[in-house]
Amino acid sequence: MNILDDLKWRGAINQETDHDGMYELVGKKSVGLYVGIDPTGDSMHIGHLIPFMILKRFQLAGHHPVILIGGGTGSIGDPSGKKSERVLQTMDQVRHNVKGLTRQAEKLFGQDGKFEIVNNYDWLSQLSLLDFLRDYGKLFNVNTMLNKEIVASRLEVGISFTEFTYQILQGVDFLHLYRHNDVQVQLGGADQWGNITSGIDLIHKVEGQDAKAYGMTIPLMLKADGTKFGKTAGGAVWLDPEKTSPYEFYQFWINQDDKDVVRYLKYFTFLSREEIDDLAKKVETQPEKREAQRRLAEEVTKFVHGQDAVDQAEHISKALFSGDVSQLTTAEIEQGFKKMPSVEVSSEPLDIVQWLVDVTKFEPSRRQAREDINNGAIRINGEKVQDVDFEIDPSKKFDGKFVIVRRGKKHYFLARIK
RNA sequence: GGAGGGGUAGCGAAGUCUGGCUAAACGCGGCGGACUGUAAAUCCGCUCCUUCGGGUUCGGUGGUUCGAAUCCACUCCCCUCCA
Repeated sequence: MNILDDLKWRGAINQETDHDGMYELVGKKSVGLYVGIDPTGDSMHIGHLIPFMILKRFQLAGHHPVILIGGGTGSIGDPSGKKSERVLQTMDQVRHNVKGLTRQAEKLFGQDGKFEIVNNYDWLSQLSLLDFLRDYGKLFNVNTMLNKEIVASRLEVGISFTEFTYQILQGVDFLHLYRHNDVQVQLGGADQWGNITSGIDLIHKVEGQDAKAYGMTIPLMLKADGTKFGKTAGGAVWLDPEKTSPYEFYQFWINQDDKDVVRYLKYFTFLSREEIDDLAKKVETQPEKREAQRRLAEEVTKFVHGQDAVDQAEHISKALFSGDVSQLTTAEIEQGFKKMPSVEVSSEPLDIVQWLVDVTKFEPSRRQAREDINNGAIRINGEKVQDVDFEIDPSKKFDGKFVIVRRGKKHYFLARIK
């Protein structure tokens, strides 16, 4: 099967510059493809995963991916999807971010064959202003540039010359990779269409109309309720385990809505069509089992963090949602409670109300603390406590290192013992 | 500068004329519980503090009164209109 057929089935294709041309090309030989990301942060989040999943599929199909990290363009700022001019980052910041992103990209693409990571700073920084204007500026028509949606939408509020020029730089990137890295296809998010076509136009002008260069964009990912994908109450879901622990990452996926989960399975996993159809059927017939969500969480967590992380996330999930936290290891507690409120307290045994209100501040007032205890809402280290005079002795569990408080079904608090 | 309207609990909003029955209706949000699929919807309870005696609240200060969110004076802030 041609990979484009598979991608179509997975709902991964938005626009293509030349469907038939690309179909033929990827069907008959191994092709170089690239996706660019700008180093606006030192870690990718799951939004970045969207084009990378596609790139990865090409890699698995025997093509070779090139990941372009925009150390050069990132110092300029892509106007796409932005309502106003960006604040420039310092070069130090850009370098720091490039390093972080490179490490992550290596992890995702490292195991399955040929791939490259390039930084456009390497060639863009060598370009003198006069070379730039003579070699490339001449080939870009300002009228065409103004008509690109990303620029047109900014004309009212204003756009600097710097950001206006961005599309030329991205075009130069594509040409550079076409010439030096054997790249013929650029992939990107739906907002990258204008930048991608800039590159193809440039290649055609420089290399001739017959030059085989193609572009493809990926649909904007939205949730079934129309809101943005990938945002949680705690902000973005990062690939960096320090920013979003593998447990939280796993939880993000397992919590997806029935209405979205099949779409995500197609998109974010490498499961076969048969397996996905089967899971889709289960969403219909046995939604309460949430097998699809479980599988999604497992697959994506495995892809990003590895099988060990999946096992740990599952173990932590089981403990936290059953309420039986007693067999968690210290490391698992650290991970599972990363985003939960925590405080450092002394090891002194104390009555529960005082401890919850005065020492840990987990409860705002004695009144509230008593109410919750009487309602049976409070668990200490997994055990329900309904006695208002209960004494908390931190030395009893977890080697005296932690006291885990749970209020209601899913509010956990962690007290670290000094 | 002139004329009006307003500031009440996390938010919105009643209560003010006709002072006490008002720790202050109601809605939202938040929290707990039931149900459930770590879902949605629904239902129930709680939602100023408390040593459970009581204490402190209605922009601020002072006053009238046995008693003030409610009446009076001054003051600060916000909004609308006119100049």
